[in-house]
Amino acid sequence: MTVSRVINNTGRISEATRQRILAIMKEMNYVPNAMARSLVKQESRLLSLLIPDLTNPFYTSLARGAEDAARDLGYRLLLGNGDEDLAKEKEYIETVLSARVDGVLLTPTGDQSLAHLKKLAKQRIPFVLLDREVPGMGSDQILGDSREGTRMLTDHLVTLGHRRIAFLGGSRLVSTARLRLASFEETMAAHGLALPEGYLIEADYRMKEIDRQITALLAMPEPPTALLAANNFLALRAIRALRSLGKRVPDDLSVVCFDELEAGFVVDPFMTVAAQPSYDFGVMGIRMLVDRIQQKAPESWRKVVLPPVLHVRKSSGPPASL
Amino acid sequence: MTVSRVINNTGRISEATRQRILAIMKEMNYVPNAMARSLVKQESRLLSLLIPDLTNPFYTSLARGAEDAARDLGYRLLLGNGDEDLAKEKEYIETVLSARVDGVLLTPTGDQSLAHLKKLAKQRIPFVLLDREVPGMGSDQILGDSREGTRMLTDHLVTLGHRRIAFLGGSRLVSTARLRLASFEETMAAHGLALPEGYLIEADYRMKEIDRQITALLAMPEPPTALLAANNFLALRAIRALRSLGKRVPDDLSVVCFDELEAGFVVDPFMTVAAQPSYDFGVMGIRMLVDRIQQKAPESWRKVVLPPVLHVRKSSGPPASL
DNA sequence: GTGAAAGCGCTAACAG
DNA sequence: CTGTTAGCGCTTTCAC
Repeated sequence: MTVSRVINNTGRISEATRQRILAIMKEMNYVPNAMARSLVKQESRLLSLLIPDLTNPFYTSLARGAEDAARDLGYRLLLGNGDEDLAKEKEYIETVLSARVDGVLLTPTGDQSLAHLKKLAKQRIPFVLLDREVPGMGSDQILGDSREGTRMLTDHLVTLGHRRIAFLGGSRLVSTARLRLASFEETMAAHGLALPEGYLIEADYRMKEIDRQITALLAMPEPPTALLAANNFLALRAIRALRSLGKRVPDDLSVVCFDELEAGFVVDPFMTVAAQPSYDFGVMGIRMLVDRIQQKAPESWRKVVLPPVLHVRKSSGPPASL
Repeated sequence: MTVSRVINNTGRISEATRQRILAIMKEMNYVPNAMARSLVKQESRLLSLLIPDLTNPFYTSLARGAEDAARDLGYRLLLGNGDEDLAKEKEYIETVLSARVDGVLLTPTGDQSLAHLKKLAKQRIPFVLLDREVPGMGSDQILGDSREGTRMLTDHLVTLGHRRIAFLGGSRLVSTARLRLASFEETMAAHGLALPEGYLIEADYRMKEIDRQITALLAMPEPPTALLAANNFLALRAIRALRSLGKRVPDDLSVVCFDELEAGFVVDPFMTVAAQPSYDFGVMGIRMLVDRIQQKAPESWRKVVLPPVLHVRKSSGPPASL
């Protein structure tokens, strides 16, 4: 049909027929069928963003960045929520695969996401990894600086006078959790500070054990005066546990963490954090992805590292003994 | 192809060929093309959820409910963020129209969304309205109880001893904002309490004016001792404004609001609220939508009203004069 | 400038 | 039980 030509503004059409077609389209409420078009063009102009937790402000802010960037570049964005659940992630990957999206932006659940990513790679769907790396999988990525952020937080506590600092980490199956733990150990060593047995906690998947772990920590002969949590929700759970044990933050124990918490929708932000530029994660991720799709990217994988910023707030103070 | 039959598990196939096909599929990493299938089946098994603010916990919680319900019913869910922006909403509606989703779940930006909804109706795409009504548009809907919630909050303040209560409302182009204002006026009247000129504030679209409006409120000869905000972010902005004016909450002024705030990711929830069952909004919305799609619903529109729950916390207390 | 023919990957309906 | 034909709504490609 000539109709197609007017819709796509392509080829030569006389203004007369052009107007006539436009009029008829309006009259019959014509809406082009994107699926039929994608089928023949072999491109959908559809991108997919998979985040691991829709309720975590870090990821919603990231999603807004991705959305804005996608719109700017003329792509639509499908949002998906993996829920930190490998099975849901798998399901979602299968969905986007059969939906024939042009590219995928995702924060993988963890190292075990490797299998899912391989599927994407095998179907030649371009993807960009956000925030977390997956060993064994080359790809474009946007990462935070876990080493630097952890160092900032640790230094902050040391500067306040803390010497006994414990670490509450996430699963070792997640790259950021590993890096933050390693950096914490390094930084403590650089300050000549000891890391007693029991100061290094690895939270289990659903954080079920945290209350017990915190209780054990405080029952030590030399309990810590500060706690560094590897992410925002971990810190939150820790503080709840501390409160239920009658401990006050920061009076009895300082708590600091990675990732912003509360700043957007709270009267009075409480937590001292190493904040990451979450919105930019989304924007840059989409740009990198679209570059790759449109083959404007170099052959080799690209990697961008976004630095964190320390926000000192009320959850950290000098140790009680000072 | 016989292939189609094994994929869809339909018709009679010998186990031998069945296995052979499965093997070949695996070998060549076959992934069915959902678009091609939708094209012929005239259904996509795709639902779309449009929320007005991705960063508002009310809507993210709602989205999780919708997601879970959609998965249960065998549908995929595309998330969209309208950003309280009529233009983005329009864009999104066009997108889902051309993507040929089977149904749409949405919280309209406001009364002006009517035009967008009419487009959906004209294309015979079933949709369910969440949280906000749109005058002139019949449809299935899941609503909160704005009257009851406002009454609860007002009664709470009156019981604490407040007599001078101001109201910070949202745009009158949004049904919930209108209802909450009306219910506030009614309830105050029922208590025999006066509503001086200036006690009723309508926040503008982007809340730019709030600081000035709050300043004016406090400069009145008889300033209020309590403030009822029509939603969570409005309350937040108000409290920020109050703080910058050196006022303390609840010591100098009590503040309460509609919608949950902070409870999920904060150490110590502060705000007294009339919380709505946001997750259930999503679940019930999807169920209602799927019923409609599968024509299990009655011809007439259905409407479900979900009651709010009062959570008394720290942002409200007796008036200073007591 | 405009129309006709072919085909994207799939499934419905019918043959064999 | 399995293969064939046709067509979903669109965009090529190539005639006119």
